[in-house]
Amino acid sequence: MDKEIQAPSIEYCLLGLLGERPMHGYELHRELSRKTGLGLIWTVKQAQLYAILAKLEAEALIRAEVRVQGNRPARRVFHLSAKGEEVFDAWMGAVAARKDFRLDFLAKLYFARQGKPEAARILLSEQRRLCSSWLAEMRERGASSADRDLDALVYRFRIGQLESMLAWLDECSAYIEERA
Amino acid sequence: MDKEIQAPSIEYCLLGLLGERPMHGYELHRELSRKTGLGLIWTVKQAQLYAILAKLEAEALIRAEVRVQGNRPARRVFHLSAKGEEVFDAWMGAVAARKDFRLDFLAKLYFARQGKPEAARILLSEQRRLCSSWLAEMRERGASSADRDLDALVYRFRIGQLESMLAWLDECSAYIEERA
DNA sequence: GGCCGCATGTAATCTGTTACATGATTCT
DNA sequence: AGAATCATGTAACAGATTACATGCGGCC
Repeated sequence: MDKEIQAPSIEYCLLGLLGERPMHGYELHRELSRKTGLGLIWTVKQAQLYAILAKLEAEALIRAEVRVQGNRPARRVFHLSAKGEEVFDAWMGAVAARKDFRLDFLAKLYFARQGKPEAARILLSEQRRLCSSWLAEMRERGASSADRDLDALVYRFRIGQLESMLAWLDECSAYIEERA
Repeated sequence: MDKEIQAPSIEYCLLGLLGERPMHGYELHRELSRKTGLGLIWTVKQAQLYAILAKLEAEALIRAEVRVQGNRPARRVFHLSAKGEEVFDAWMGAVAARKDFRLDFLAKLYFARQGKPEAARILLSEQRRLCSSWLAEMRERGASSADRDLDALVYRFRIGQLESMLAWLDECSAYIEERA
């Protein structure tokens, strides 16, 4: 059976990067180690990266083309396969789950911004609705906890984070409209 | 060599709970599964809990007292040892690191609130200073990234979260002063 | 001479998750 | 009759981290 990728978005980020242009492992690692762009969002340890690449290759989402070069070790340049592109597109189309939403959404925004603004717009509005519903839920739960309790304080922490998230999503909208 | 506990605060939470009163594994798990108090902050899977308890026992931070009861399986009631109390106090006195600060700080606040307000006050003011310095750093980095860039947007996300965190810390101060 | 960059990985270890085993009792 | 609660864990697997191996070329 074909064990598909689950929660973590790092796999999808790699697919997305390879969708831009084929790269070899070392290059991908360098890309994600920079303190700008995707590297600001995600980082991968070298050992983990090679493990993930092997997995993606086994799942036929990427395929390697060995490019020998004189004295240095040969490069394994990875290309996104048709199946890989499908999987990536499916991920892009789905809203980020609550759990590590931040990374997931940020990564999606990174890729959406380069594509057509329409995709980014849909992504944003759906994410916004989701955040609002989380906020409503937290408010409800917070209200039902005693006012002087620590519980209430915990909920207010989360509420604050969600509120600032929503404000930020509006900034994102402004950003994509501006450059549309 | 004596491999001490590292980053994760769940171990310390267990020590803290056992500092309140001795409990057996099942009881601890139930305590952390409730949707109030510490359970709102931390959750542990059963299997993990027993593994951690075994580790803490091996490190002599807690010790088990077997209490046989008629037909049911015997309970292993854990007590905090003097060494365990020391370790817990050291954790309480240290400021939460950037990584999973949220859980760490929330947990500390939970325990501090039951002790003398002085401890809570110190904890809060130090945490506040730390947050401020993170914020300053993010603002600086955000400013140096191009204005229309996605990088700037990423920084603004973090800045927003930190601002709301600081506002929340003030709420916490009000809370502990009110009940002091 | 020694360290850094290039480029690939493997091996050992640690942490966490899922699922199961046991076996009596009480709830539906 | 079947499920949930009590109470302990074990075993198998998945994921990530750390450290190391290889080997050449260029920089200080």
